[in-house]
Amino acid sequence: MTNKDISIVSECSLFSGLNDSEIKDILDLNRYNVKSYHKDAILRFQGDEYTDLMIILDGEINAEIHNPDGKKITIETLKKSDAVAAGILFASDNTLPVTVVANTDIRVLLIPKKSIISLCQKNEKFLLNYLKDEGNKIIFLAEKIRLFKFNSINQKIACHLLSLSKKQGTESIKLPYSREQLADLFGVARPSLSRGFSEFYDQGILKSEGKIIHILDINRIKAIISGVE
Amino acid sequence: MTNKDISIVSECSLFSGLNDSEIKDILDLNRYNVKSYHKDAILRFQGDEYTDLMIILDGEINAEIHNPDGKKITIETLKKSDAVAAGILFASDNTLPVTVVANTDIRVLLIPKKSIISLCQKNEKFLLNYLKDEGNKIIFLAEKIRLFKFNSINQKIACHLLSLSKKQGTESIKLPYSREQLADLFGVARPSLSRGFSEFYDQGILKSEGKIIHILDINRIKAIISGVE
DNA sequence: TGAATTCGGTAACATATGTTACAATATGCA
DNA sequence: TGCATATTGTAACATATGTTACCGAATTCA
Repeated sequence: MTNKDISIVSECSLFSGLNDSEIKDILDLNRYNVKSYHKDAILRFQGDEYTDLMIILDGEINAEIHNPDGKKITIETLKKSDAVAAGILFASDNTLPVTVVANTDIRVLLIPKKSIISLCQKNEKFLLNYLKDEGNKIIFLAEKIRLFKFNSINQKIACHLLSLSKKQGTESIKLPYSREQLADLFGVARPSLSRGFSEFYDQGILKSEGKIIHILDINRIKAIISGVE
Repeated sequence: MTNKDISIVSECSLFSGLNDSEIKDILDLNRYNVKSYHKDAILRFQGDEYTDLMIILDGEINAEIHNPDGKKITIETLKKSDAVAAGILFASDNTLPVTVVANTDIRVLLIPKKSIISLCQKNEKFLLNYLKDEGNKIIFLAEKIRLFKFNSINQKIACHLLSLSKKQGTESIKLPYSREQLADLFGVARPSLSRGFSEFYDQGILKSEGKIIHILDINRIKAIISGVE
């Protein structure tokens, strides 16, 4: 395990509060594994048993729910230093509820469940981090359900753009996802998403310029989110 | 805390593996509170800070997601011995993602977060139970998302009846929920649910007889679930 | 640079579900 | 028991979203 990898792991929320040498000691004491996969590889299928905690060292992965006839929704995108499905490791039935797909070429660290359990027992910080991480995931999923059930496509677009605008600190936003990825993330059909954007263009709320989306009327964006129109 | 209450708590998954006297000791050492509410009382609003772990001593509660215009979906129904929103206690932002409503007159035990943390630190079994519980909740919510996005109303009905039929060990099922409750649980409109049932009656798949639903053709129920028709 | 491939917009149409309103039962209460 | 209330079924209609297919633009790659 290189120092660079150690420092990637130290950025993982599960290890927050632990310094690099503590992490090095922990990893040295426990068995671990590093694996690489190419873009589009399926790392784990929904239904697979999840036996080793996976932490992303490099690249990006998607957690997706697939249905038998090929439709999918992306539950979340995880990147360098993120832990994958940490909660599942301790569930009664540790079978993955999602399919894990490589978005790019990736490298992951695998730590066996046993090591994680002993780590929990030996290191209180790690343990509290773990509990926090699971709690956060629960809230994330509950929000996801709210979004899926209560928001129209246009509200999802508005919501997404507003949060990106805040994050990027500008009303001229660079969209980090393609339309297709965004449709999967929203759990809607791509043409339906396109229709939504077009309506916003027509109404003068948004303007598209290459890869950039300009918010022309942020108040109407906010109004749409709160369901006023 | 009466012995009866202790034995209710001992049925709670978080305390599994601990015997009654251990639980008594734990509770004696820590501060706790017992509160009663009437049917339909709102115990906590979505957005409220969640500071004390709530365990149901008697009665039944719903965890619901509400939207501004009065629509709601029931995420889950919890009953005697269940812990409420255990995961949220440790999340970064311990704000409830659901509204907690009393389905019946209820009595709940409240244990402050601090006590839970120290309990986690002192009692390894409790801790692993806690991790397991959170993991299970994550899987539960992921399944919920799958159900919401990928199953038609009729598939939801078929799914629900099949699982009840297994649980009750008969193909003449007593529905534990009213149609309205069921609609909330499925996150659909009540007339839409009724329409679904009617279609099944018309097709000779189900027969309704008072409070009982008879499954007349379980193979077609299974076929509907797997999307064959 | 040019060909191949992917991506995105659009339109016509299909469909599932929501909405509203009302009538028929069932249920609970006085 | 009978009245008031809640529950359920039903029908007509509205609407959001999905589906399919096609075309043009952008991107990639040789």
